[in-house]
Amino acid sequence: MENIRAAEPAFSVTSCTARRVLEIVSNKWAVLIIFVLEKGTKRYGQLQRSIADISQKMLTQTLRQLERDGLIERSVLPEVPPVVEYTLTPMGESLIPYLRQLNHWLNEYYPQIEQARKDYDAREKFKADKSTQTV
Amino acid sequence: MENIRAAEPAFSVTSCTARRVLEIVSNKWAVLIIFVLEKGTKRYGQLQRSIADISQKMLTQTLRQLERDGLIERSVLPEVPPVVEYTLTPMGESLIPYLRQLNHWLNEYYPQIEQARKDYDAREKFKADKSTQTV
DNA sequence: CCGTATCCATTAAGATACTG
DNA sequence: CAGTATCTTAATGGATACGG
Repeated sequence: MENIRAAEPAFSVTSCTARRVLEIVSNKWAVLIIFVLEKGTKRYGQLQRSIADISQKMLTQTLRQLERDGLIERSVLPEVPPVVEYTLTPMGESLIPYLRQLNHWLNEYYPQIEQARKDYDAREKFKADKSTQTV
Repeated sequence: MENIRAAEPAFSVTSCTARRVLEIVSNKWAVLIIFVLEKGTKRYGQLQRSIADISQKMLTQTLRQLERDGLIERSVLPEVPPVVEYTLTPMGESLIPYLRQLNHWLNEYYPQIEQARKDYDAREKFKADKSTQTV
């Protein structure tokens, strides 16, 4: 009853750690926040202005999540009005090179990807035109 | 009127290429499919079985997307019943090392992340308990 | 200043049934 | 076999109002 997962096909990636890649990285806002915090400790308001189109809700939600995962540290300074600062933990910092490298890849290949998209769309349009042509 | 984006604060990451990281990598299924195709050309059904809990809809949708981006190639063999094969393009293959490295990072730090989560939840629970305690 | 809570619109995803 | 079409449900995100 407990090891149902063992019944999966040998070829499966279900239990594979690949899935873990996504838990953190697949969050759009999380990556952006990490990139901003790379430049140093930031306050809540600074983060909000840095990531222009993030809503308060998503900012708070993502910050909590990153804090929970131990990637950032949240410190409340005993002042009035309150000052809250966010900093990357060593673990958070250690992730940055990998994100940077991914980013490099994307910058390098982005033109090629855009071209591939154009080509694909042109082919699809051509097919669509041909199929309605005979009607 | 056109360069509204120029009015953004200098610190903003809005127009930053960081955002591109996410277009491809933030797709859970896309990454899994790429990892499966790394092992070689696969047919539609093989992919479906490999990624046990993917729905037909998501599989097809993600395959189309990856094909459109030029990361995989789709070839239909002229047979009955139809045989459709998917292969990584050179561009798709070139992405793998970066995904692998991210994966290594995650495997290395996953225990630490889980511990951080436990600690965080324990702290939160403690706070919650204290706040209801006085009632 | 730094949030939380609530409501609402949009989108993503899953289940199911059917086709060339 | 390899999909498409449709329907329903779940998740995401934004706007607004209020609280410590």
